[in-house]
Amino acid sequence: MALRLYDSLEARLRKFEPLVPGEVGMYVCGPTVQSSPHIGHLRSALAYDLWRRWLTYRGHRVTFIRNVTDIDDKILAFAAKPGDAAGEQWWALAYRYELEFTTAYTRLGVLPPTYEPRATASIQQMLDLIARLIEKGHAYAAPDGSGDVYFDTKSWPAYGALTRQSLDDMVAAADADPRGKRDPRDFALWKGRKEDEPESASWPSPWGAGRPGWHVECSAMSARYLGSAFDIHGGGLDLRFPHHENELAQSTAAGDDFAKYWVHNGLVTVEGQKMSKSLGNSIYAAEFLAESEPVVVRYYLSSTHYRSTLDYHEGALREAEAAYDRIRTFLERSTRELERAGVAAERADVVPQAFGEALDDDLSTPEAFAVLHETVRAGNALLDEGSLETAADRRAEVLAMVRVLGIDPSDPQWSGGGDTAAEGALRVLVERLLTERQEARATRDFARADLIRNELAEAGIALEDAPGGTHWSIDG
RNA sequence: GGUGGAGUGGCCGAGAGGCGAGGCAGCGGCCUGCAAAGCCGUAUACGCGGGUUCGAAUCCCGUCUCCACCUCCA
Repeated sequence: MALRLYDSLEARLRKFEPLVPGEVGMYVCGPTVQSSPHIGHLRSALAYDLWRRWLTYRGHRVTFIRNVTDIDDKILAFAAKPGDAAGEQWWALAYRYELEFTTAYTRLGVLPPTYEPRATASIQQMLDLIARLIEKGHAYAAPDGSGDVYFDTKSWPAYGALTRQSLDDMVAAADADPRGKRDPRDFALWKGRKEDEPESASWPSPWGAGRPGWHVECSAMSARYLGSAFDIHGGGLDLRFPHHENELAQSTAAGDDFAKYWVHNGLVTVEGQKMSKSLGNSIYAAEFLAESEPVVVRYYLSSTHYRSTLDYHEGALREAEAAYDRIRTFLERSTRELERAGVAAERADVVPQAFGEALDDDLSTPEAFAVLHETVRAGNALLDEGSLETAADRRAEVLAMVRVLGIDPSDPQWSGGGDTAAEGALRVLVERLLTERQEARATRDFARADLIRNELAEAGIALEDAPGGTHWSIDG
């Protein structure tokens, strides 16, 4: 079955066919580094990480670009003003938050992009794009001497194509400052420097010193790294308008083919309420990742389809942990039992067909997880009945799936870099107690056996008696 | 006003004309000295009202409710 994805521009599922067979260029709108990352950022980054991993698994060579917007109104607003020597410089502030994003992404197991361009490093490409637009009559410098340059939306009949809106139906923002615009819906490509903005936040241009508008950044950077035509453009649903609409208008008006497919991920709500910077109800990445193991967070964020709204509610992570533990427990158990029986556990690294079909169908992770859990159940049943060879097949499938999804419990990514000396000492002590308990059980002294089990439980060590011996685990 | 989306069992969450996805929680059973883990079984679920059809959660008409976007947003 062919891989299909939902294209927001055409508003339908489309068969995925890369411009160049075997090669995929993917551009994702990264964060504006003006505040700390929250769950929404994690969810978005994870959605494209999964797309990228799946496209790669299906044999494509993916060039994955995710930008960092490191200059914008709010970054300047939150940073030191000229003359404020003690304040934090805008570039320091932007970089500080960029590091927070990188940390959060890394902890979640989001693979680093092929390249992560910062907006401020592509100013020349933006100026070139703006010049082309002026030349073609789709942009103009404001006549008010502000140094602003605007995109002329009325000059581009296709404006509104991405969100299927007609210019006339758009409600002009009540607080919109018309400045030097011909039409309130025109948007800034270049913003002339204002008195209270630091000089370090402006670049020379034919229209005066200033800085780029937000939308032009992505048009310039995607073309710079992926070419004027590339395969997939992704970003949060909230970016569809105006950001992506404007990107599309700019790039196509300048003569670029731009993205072949547009992909948008759903947003995260908290207890049914929209989460946003302005409402201040955000759950930040750092606290969220501290609430549970990062791999469980990843499982949780992956388990809803990427285009659906993900409503976070109290207890959701606990449920995710219980579900994920089924998978983790099966992998540990099967590894242990196959090893003990001397059955070779290694098998080809191939996912079940149904799993592949699920992900081929617009990255249907919910269905993929269903296949994963069904395979776990089948594997457990086979272990129960002693069919170890077929159980080993199921185990290999589970491993393959879990690897594609980036939630392999045995991946060093998730192990907290434990203290091996302490672990060794603990093992000696626990095993001594287990031997003692085994002796008690052999003489049917169950009171003593249970006492040992309870004491270990109090220390956070759980026991499982299996035919081949007793297995212990920490916090199990 | 315009554009798009959603209402599914106690909870989460898929599916999109006919075999009740999957997970969490619950209940019953098997296994176990007892547990744990695991397995098996267990639900007359599709906002409401009509209609089409042999058959509708799925299609059509109407209706209610909720959400998002319409120049800060992942």
